[in-house]
Amino acid sequence: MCQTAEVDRDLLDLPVLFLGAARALIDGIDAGVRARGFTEVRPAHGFAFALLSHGGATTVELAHHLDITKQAASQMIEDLVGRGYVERRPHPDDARARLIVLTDKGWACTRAAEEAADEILRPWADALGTERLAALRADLSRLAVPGRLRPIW
Amino acid sequence: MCQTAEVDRDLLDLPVLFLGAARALIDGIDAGVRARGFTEVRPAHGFAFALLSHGGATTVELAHHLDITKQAASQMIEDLVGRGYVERRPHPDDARARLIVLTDKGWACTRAAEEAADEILRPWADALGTERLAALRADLSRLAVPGRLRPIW
DNA sequence: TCCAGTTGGTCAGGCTACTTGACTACATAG
DNA sequence: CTATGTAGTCAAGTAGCCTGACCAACTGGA
Repeated sequence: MCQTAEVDRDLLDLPVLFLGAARALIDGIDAGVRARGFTEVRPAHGFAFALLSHGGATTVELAHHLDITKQAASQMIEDLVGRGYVERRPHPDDARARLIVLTDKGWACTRAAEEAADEILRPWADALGTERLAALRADLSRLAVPGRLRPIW
Repeated sequence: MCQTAEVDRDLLDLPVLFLGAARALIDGIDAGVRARGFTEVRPAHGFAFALLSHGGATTVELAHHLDITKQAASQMIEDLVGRGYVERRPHPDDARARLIVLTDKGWACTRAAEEAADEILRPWADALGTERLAALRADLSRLAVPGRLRPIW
């Protein structure tokens, strides 16, 4: 069976469309989070919170999740500790490691982000119809996209 | 008529999926471009080339396209001129402005990026089916995403 | 035709989120 | 007990962006 000889020319703007969609969502959520009073957090912090909301994580786990060095992750954590969004606890299994967990403020910020995401996505659902948006999500998740998050360039 | 009360919980990972898809495409294209011998260019340059490939542009037009300041655009152009990807020409209509155009090397790099994009998208087309991928593209383009490109954060 | 305000571009300096490299403390395998 | 590996921090450097100041050229109105 012969594979597709060439990808349809129209598809070449997919990178732009994906980047635009990602930016629209992330910027919108960021704006919503700021509007809810959390003016010190960047979008990257949101992706960090998403990891930490599942029982906490270590510095290196966060670094891996965000695809940055452990030093950079350590700096981000230091910053977030200073602003009261997370705290360092001794790790139950490893005296070298520390378990980074969300504080109440961190949880509040995470909930604000979810509300904001909901707000941004509603017009998308209205524009496309819920079933098409769900289909889009299903297709995306089938593309086996790597789970690591990182700024684009 | 009552709008959707709440967005489906599953949809909340759309930001991650979009960002992942954008990253997968952009990283893949970047790797393909490097593999073809253009090791000095960043993904942002690709988006610059995409604009310049339509008859050239001025510094401020490029700045607007990339959503950066004109100073940053000027620095990028200076860098690309030094590496031989673009050149500055006097602007036909405005003595203040300069028309930035691709050199032969710039065009070669642009073609390499298109080949790389094709290469990356083919497995996607195979995984989803061409009609489904085309539908996905159509949906995305209906979302009226802003045309300005920029790093994510 | 002149002048005021606008616009295209550069120069200079600064900021910030990252990087690499070196190091300590603790863990784990032999 | 020792050798190697891993979690985290400290220190210094860097790349790509920013703001502010400036000059030259365009534009519109009196």
